[in-house]
Formats: sequence, C-alpha cells, structure tokens
Amino acid sequence: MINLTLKDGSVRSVEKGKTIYDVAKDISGRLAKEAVAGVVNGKTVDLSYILEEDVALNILTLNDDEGLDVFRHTTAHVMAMAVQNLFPGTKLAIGPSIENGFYYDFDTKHVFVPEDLDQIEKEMKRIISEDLHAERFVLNREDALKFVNEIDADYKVELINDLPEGEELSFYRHGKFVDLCAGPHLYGLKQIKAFKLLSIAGAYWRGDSDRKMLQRIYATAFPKASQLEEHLHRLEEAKKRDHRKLGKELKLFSLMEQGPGFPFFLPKGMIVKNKLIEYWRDVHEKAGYVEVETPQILNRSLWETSGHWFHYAENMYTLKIDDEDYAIKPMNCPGGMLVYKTELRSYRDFPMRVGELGKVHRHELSGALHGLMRVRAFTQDDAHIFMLPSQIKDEIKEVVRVIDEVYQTFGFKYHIELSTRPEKSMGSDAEWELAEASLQQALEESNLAYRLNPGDGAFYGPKIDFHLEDCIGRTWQCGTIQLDMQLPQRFELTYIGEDGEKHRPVVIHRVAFGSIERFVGILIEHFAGKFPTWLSPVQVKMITVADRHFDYANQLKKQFEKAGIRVELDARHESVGYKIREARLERNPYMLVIGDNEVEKQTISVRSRDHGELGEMSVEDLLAKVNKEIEDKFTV
RNA sequence: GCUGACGUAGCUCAGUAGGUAGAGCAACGCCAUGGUAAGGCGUAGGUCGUGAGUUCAAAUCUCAUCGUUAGCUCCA
Repeated sequence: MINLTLKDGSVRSVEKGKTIYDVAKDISGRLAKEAVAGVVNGKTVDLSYILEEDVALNILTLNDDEGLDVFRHTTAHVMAMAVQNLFPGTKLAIGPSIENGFYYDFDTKHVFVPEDLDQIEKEMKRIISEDLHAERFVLNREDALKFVNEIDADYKVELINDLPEGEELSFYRHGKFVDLCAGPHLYGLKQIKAFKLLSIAGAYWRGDSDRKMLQRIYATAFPKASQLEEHLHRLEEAKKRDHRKLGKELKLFSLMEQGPGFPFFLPKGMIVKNKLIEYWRDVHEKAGYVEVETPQILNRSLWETSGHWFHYAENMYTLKIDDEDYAIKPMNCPGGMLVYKTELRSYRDFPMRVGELGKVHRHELSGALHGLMRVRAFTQDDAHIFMLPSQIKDEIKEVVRVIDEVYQTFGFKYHIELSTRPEKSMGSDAEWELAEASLQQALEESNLAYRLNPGDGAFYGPKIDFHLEDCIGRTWQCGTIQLDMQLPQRFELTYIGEDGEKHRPVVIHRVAFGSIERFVGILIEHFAGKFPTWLSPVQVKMITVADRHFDYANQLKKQFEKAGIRVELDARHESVGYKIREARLERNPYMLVIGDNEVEKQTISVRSRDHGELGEMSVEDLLAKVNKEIEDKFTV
C-alpha cells in the first residue's frame, strides 16, 4: 500500500501500482468521468500514470484551467490527426492550447480553404467516435530522432534537437497517429464533445519572420456544448460591436484607400475625440501639467541626436526640404527635449510636467493596420516629466494615480506590466539597472501588482504598461510610463542644483490614453456605440410627429442648444416609426417625440436609451438630468 | 512585410460551363401628417479597385498592382 496526499490535504491509502484513473474512480464515478489528468508532486501527468510510491496527488478535471488545457491540447491532436488523414503528407509543427481554444500549425502543399474546416470537423468526429485511447511512450534522443525521421516529421526533429539534454522525449499515439508531445493527454477521446474550427491563418515557424510560413488552423473547444455555444455567441457579439462597423454606421470616422492607416474623423467622431481631449486637459491641468506643442516636421540632425534616425529609420516618414533631410515626427520626445532647453532650469522647477497632444506618424507594416486600433497617424496624449532622481518614485506614483483616474472614468479594469531591457538598446548596464530598479520600486511601494515582461522595454529605457480590460474581457495596451536615461544625455539636458552646479535631470515619458484614436476605437467597442452622455455626439434627439409640431420643437431645440446640450431635430416628412427607428440605431442617450400632446401641455415625453420610457417631464427637468450626467461623466 | 481570403451603385450584398450588370436600404421627387424599431408610388445612380494579357467577347480566366481582411511578425 502507498499513501496519497490529496488536494484537500487528506491522505488516502491505495494499492501500489494503481493508475490515477483507478484512484479517481475509487473516489467517485463523477470524478472519474470529469478527470483529465493528474498532478503528481507538482508534475502534470496522464491519468494512466502508475502510482508506485507515496506522493502528493491532485486530479485535474475539466473545471481546472490546467485540465481544460489538457482537454484542448488533446483536441488539437485529434485535429492534426484528421488533417493528416484527409491530406496525407501534411507535416506537423506545433499545436498548443490557447485561451478559449487551440491551434495547430501545418506544413502541407494543400492550401486550406474554409470548406476544408467542415470536412476536418467531420473527420474529427469520426475519430472521436472510435474512442481511441492515448498511448504514451518515451524514447531516448537517438531513437526519438530516428523515429521522427522515419515518419518524416522535419519540424519535430528540430524540436527534439532544441530540447535540453536530459529532458524526457515522450510521444503520444492515438491509433495510427503519433506526435512528439510532453503531454499529458486525455485518456480517452470520448470526453471531447464540443469544438469548432474557426479560421485559417499564416504563421511563421517558431514565430520567426525569417523562417517558413506555415498554415495555422484556429479552433475552440469546451467540455460542454452549451459553453461552446456561449463562446460562439460572445464572438458574434464582439463582431457586432466592432468599432470599424460601428464607426461607419454611426458616422464617426472613415478609412479610405487614399490614406491607408490615416483615419478621417467625421463630425460625430470629432466630437468624441474633442470631448476626450477636453477631459484630458482638465485632468492634467489639475494634476499640475502644462501643455506645449512641438513641430510636425523636424530636421535630420535632431533625429540623429535622439537616435531615432538610426534606431527607428524603417518606421519614419522622411522628406527633403531645400536639399536637407527632415522627418515627420514619430514621437514627441525629441521636440520635448528642445522645449526643455529653451531656458536654464533649476531644481526648484521640478518635477516639471510638460504635456503634449502630439500627432505622430509611423510607417507601420501594411499587414498590421487595423481600424483605429493600429494606424499610421495618431495623437499621443504625451507628457514629459523632468525631475531629480530622488523624485522618481513619488512622481511615478502620481502618474499612476492620474492614469488610474482616467481609466476609472470609463469603467475600465486594467493590469500592469513592467518591461525590461531589450536586445536592441542604448546605454550602459549600470544605467539600465538603475532605471529598471526605480520603476520596480515605485510599483512595489505603490502596492501595485504587476507582471514582468523581460526584454520588452523601449530601446532607451524600461517601461510600465497599462493594459485595459474592456467589458467583454479583451485587453488593450494603452497607458505607458517610460523612464528615459538616454535622451537627457543625448540632448545634454541640465539643471542647476541646490549646490549651484549643473546636473542631469531624469526624464519620464508617459501617456494615459496612449493613442486618442485607438482609445476612441476601444470606447466604441466597450460601450457598443452607446457612449455615455458626456461623450455622445448627439445627446438629445428630437422627432416631430407632424409638420405642425415643428415650431414648438424648434423652440425647444434652441433652448437645449442655449444650455449647451448637443441636440438634433429630425423634422423630415417621414413616418414617426421610421424616424424613431433611425434615432434608436443612432444610440443617442435621449429621444424626444414631439406631437399634439406635448405642444398642448408644453412638455416633452422622453425616452432614455438605457432606461426606456421616462414619460412626460418638463424641459428643465431633462436639462438638469443631462447636465448632471455630463458633469458626473456618468457611465451606465 | 509574410501566408490565405476578399474588393460589383453611398451602405449591405446577389450575379462562374466567359455573351457588354441586379436587389434591398440610402439619395432625390410626388403622395400620405403619421405617436415609440422601416407608409406608398416613382426617378436617378455602377468604365464591376486599378493596369496589362488571353479571347470574336472578360465582373467572370491569367499576371501584376493597390486596398481591405484573418492571423504571423512588429507595436500606442
């Protein structure tokens, strides 16, 4: 007999030589049904793992994230098996589980088309119906290489060669199908019930753009059909609130082939953008920022000083003016440095917070463009903060506070990532160490949880990134705080210290929205086009029932306008039903229908987008209500 | 940039054994003056992304190019 310490701390004695599956069955029939893998002394293993000694055992089920991964990864194997059955000669690369699903990368002469997905799904179902059981075997390196060479699995050869010496080389076999895999896998395939292949895409082998492009099939899988349906429904919902679709429908912005990646903002989108800017100025003014504007086009020598001319060349739009090289700014910082140098600075001026809503242009790869989320011209809500080294921590805490305030206003949750020195970087080891330590300490002293992102910093310094979570759970990188140990040196920035000597200031770059254009896109999707009142392009939409109601409606309209409310009057000769339908599609917060009743009683009947019919009320009441919502930046 | 798909009226889309283009909505005109998600009738609107090629004939086939798109790479 051996003793197993289970998840709940209890100890269970079982016969030596039992499998984990046997133990699960012993515990309960239900557990046996839901079990997918085991964790023995911290190592994830198959259910068929044989227990030989006293261990800590945790049985993973479909309800554990890790168990779900096993389930999805096994489903990926089934997909690979189906593809190889249907398209013989297909070589397998890798097929991991990912959030909500899995993918597998294939190398095959056959070019996948969407219709293939149905066929592959059918074949997968057929395979599952055979109820094959996973068979695990381990080979030594030599045999493993021999084996994968025999089955003509080039990619696996490379994987094996890259695995560290001493690593166990395990394979899984389902019927005729074999794949190199660390495992674990489901014991039987019958547990796979709800899955769907979603899309075909290209992906570089090992994520390296210099290597071969493979064909990737993305899929999703869940233990229960209802969960799959729910997930597919969520995808549909996400599609419905796609900012590119809503941006067109709500006439917010437009993208044209005459300017790929250069968005056109239409009048209504411009209101949203301008309201965000107004809000931003208000927040920053209160937080002690001043604002500047630096030129769009600056001379080459500046970009050489900043290092961009060499480090950022492929992303910069350059031009010749009077035989001299110029570049359209891809960042605001160099201009900001020049602003600093317009005066002799004193330590008494610090921290000096200088904001700039700077429009920057970057030549992004054509394939990277995506609506407003990824563009080639965007407005950064930038600021450069100049300070003493001793002020770093407190100042970062203050910046974090401002960014938090901004996100709270829109109801966003977020998480923080700290990125450290990348391969391509400028500066000495000592400078980087100091910079990284400063950011880290600031976060820790602010008691903020963060993830570490090694090697993901900017070439001039480490950074803290803020990733927003929108209301359907997607994340977007928006805010960032970057400590810059390079530009102050390159621009030879100085200040006069208490001792009367020149010193070098510390510089922080930071953005809260990140890109106002992207932020607008995120807001469109977050609110599904239903902007809170303060941001709505039209706050009150008025509809006349018949022509005779125009005068009263027009008089009301003027009253609203005078009160600073954005109002639109639809007095077209169309049916009321039709005008109401259009107004609702516009998603304005308030809609008023003006007919005989209202004219007679000199009132209005109000319909709220978010709360339905509000019935009759006085104009003053509605004005007060709308104004309060604008004041509160109230979000539903 | 790379791999695949797509590009037809302002919008959403139909139109392949190749035979010089269709619908709905929108726009415009007329009629209906209508009460919380589409009233009726009519008019106009397209060198089928662009450029070459094949063909008696190309929206349809081929090539190139531009754009969009799912991803990869990169990134605010």
